[in-house]
Amino acid sequence: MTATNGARTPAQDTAGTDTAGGTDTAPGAGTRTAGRHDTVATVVRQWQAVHPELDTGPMEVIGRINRCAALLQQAEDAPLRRAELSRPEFDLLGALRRTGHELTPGELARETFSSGAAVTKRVKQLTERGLVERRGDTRDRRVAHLRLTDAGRDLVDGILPDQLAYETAVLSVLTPDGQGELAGLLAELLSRLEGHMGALRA
Amino acid sequence: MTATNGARTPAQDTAGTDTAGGTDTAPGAGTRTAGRHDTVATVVRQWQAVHPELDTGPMEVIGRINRCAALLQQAEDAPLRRAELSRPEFDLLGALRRTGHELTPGELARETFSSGAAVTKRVKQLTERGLVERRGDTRDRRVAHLRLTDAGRDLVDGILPDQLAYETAVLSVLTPDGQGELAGLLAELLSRLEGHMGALRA
DNA sequence: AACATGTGTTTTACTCGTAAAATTTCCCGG
DNA sequence: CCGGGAAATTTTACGAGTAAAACACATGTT
Repeated sequence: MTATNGARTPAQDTAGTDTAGGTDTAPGAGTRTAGRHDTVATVVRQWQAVHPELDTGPMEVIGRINRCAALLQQAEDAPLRRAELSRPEFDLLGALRRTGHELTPGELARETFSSGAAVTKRVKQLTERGLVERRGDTRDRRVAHLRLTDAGRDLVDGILPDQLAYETAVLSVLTPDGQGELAGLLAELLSRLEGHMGALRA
Repeated sequence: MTATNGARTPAQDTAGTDTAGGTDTAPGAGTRTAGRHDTVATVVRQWQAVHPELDTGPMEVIGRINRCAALLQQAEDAPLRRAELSRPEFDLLGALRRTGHELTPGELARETFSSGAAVTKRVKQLTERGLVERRGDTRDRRVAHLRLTDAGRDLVDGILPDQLAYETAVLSVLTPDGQGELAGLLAELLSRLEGHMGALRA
């Protein structure tokens, strides 16, 4: 995190030339690798200069995750924009496609990690665009069942390969081994976070 | 768009989390680690069932980065909320604190990876709260120089240790070695992304 | 000096997400 | 059968970010 700097949205960076000098050996833990500098390393160095007593180790991980996410999202959005879809919209359609069956708004919210209200709005728009259809439950009239229309399915199926190709291209800056290691470490972090997350409330 | 790494069949590269076959984990002989599954593994499995011909490798990395970022942000926000600060606000204050000198709105926008308009709004609010001060440039009357007030500096310095402690706790689900490896891989990815990013425009 | 052009910042109009309240419907005990 | 909850979803009010236009000022040119 960090408030350090962060990683927010639009990064049309010019990546100024940033002079960075030193090695980015991490505190706390063995760092491996690569001589290159990223913006997070610079930020961490700045913080260390101001507060040398603090362990900035977590920033090296969390700051980078956030920054990567921001940069990647921007990249990922490119293929979607061609279809006039936002990422959250595509996530919604994707959830319907990949599960293969109808979903209720509530399930859709859980599946896409968004609020129910957000789902309501998105479904409304996607329905108007003819990509999603709704059907009321016969037993319980509170719930609705949502499914893709043929057009919706075709749209998802058309976009997905582009999306994956784009992601593949972006990730090709890492070796396949590197990608595998990274995926593995993130899986471990994620699975534990998803498990223990409720426990932390500071 | 070269699929340089395209030949990655989802076999064993993520250390056991992505077994496409059974619904249950088959951790057993993993080289490292935890057989747990994360939500991303489930999603990838669903996609593979629907589109077996696609290489879902990139999802394992990018999906997890995004999901981790989302979870971590939620966690990270906890210490900030106590100070009634949003993450982007803290990023702005942090940028002023860590650079040590005044910044113009434009520099601040670049530093925090946000739009100029967003910076304008945040500065306005933070100024009203007495955390930031502005001063006009004497030479060029278009530009403003922004700096932290004493209260602003104290606030940042008060929050930062909590923030780092919180992050440390969250990351403690990984071993120090794991954290180091992860930081290294992300640094490599990030540095290359930040370098080559401009080149990709699909 | 006057103008065209460019740069730094703010404003405007609009979209999207959220939290909290409202709505509709179900279910259960009495 | 009736009322009190609880559950699923939608509505409302609002905050925050964005893109594009508007401003304000500076600078180079002729």
